[in-house]
Amino acid sequence: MRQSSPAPINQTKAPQKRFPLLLRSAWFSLNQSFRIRIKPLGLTPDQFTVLRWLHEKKGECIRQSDLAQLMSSDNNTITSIINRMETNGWVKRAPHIHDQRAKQLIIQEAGEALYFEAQAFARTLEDEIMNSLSEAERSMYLEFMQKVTQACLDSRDASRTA
Amino acid sequence: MRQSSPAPINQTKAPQKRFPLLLRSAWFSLNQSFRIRIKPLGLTPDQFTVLRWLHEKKGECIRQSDLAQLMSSDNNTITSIINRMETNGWVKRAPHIHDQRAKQLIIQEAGEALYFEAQAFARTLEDEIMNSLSEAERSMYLEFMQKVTQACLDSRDASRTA
DNA sequence: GCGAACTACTACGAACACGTATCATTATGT
DNA sequence: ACATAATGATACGTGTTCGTAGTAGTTCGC
Repeated sequence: MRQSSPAPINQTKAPQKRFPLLLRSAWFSLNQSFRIRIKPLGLTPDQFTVLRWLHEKKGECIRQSDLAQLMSSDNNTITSIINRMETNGWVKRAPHIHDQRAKQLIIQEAGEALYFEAQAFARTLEDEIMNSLSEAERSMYLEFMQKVTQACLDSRDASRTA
Repeated sequence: MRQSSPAPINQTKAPQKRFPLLLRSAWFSLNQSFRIRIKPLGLTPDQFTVLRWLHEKKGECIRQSDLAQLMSSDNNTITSIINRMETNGWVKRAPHIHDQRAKQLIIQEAGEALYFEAQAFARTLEDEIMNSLSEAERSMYLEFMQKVTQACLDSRDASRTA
């Protein structure tokens, strides 16, 4: 990265290298890429994420609020997504075993079949992206990313309770 | 599809360390944190991003489609956001100099004042997050993040034209 | 028990993301 | 010059995000 004109302030950090902008661009473009690829399946990226977690946690009596936690989302959003997915017959709401307020979410046959189809696209995409880094870089990057993500989560929780 | 008891596949990568999940969590929680903090200003994170770019590119005759490009967004979304911001008197639409189809966006006094207020929150937040890494780690992280982001953008563009 | 605080979910509304269609204008090929 | 394609913006509809408020069920202190 070469030096250029004297420009006092905006030069200290190149705009494109600032973390929030990079994070925004990375997330939006990754999400868009995935949406386009799985569109033929009639599935959205968020719905895929729901299926992913319900598949991974199958048999664990997952509440809607658990799913919200896992997806860094909130209960309102989950309610809305699950409404559509239940209509499509991909997931089912059932009473929670111990808590009468809660509803456990159960992935249905159709949902799981769809999940496996979409998972192939997800893996291909993830590999594509990760191949932009060498093996050593990737390992460091994921480690750093994990720390940064935790810092973001901590910041959010601090802002909520403040 | 095999029986899931010995868990042969999901063990190779801890779920939380996979890139798409980390990216999702990081983006959502950072965005939520920022939204909560600037809420007293009556501004949303996306509106802040609009103000940021219009401030940085002031005097450059920015079209709505240019802004969509800068924000990894699209023309529809920009139209909607600018409608609200124009109503608030933060930005103004004016005819483009060379292209009669296009409208250039101009940041207004009120918008710029608001931008400076929000920018303080943005900087504090960014520093908070980046402090989770050492100086050396941060430098590497941003470099890797830039590569990864570019790979995401490339993947999206490839998916669009495919 | 009883009631206050808390939790899980839902309803409703505003803001945002994005696909498709439409209109006006510009660029291109011949 | 003319027809065609491409582009900038918008309208409209669906899906997602999230705040606020409200209901039903739970937990805890008394």
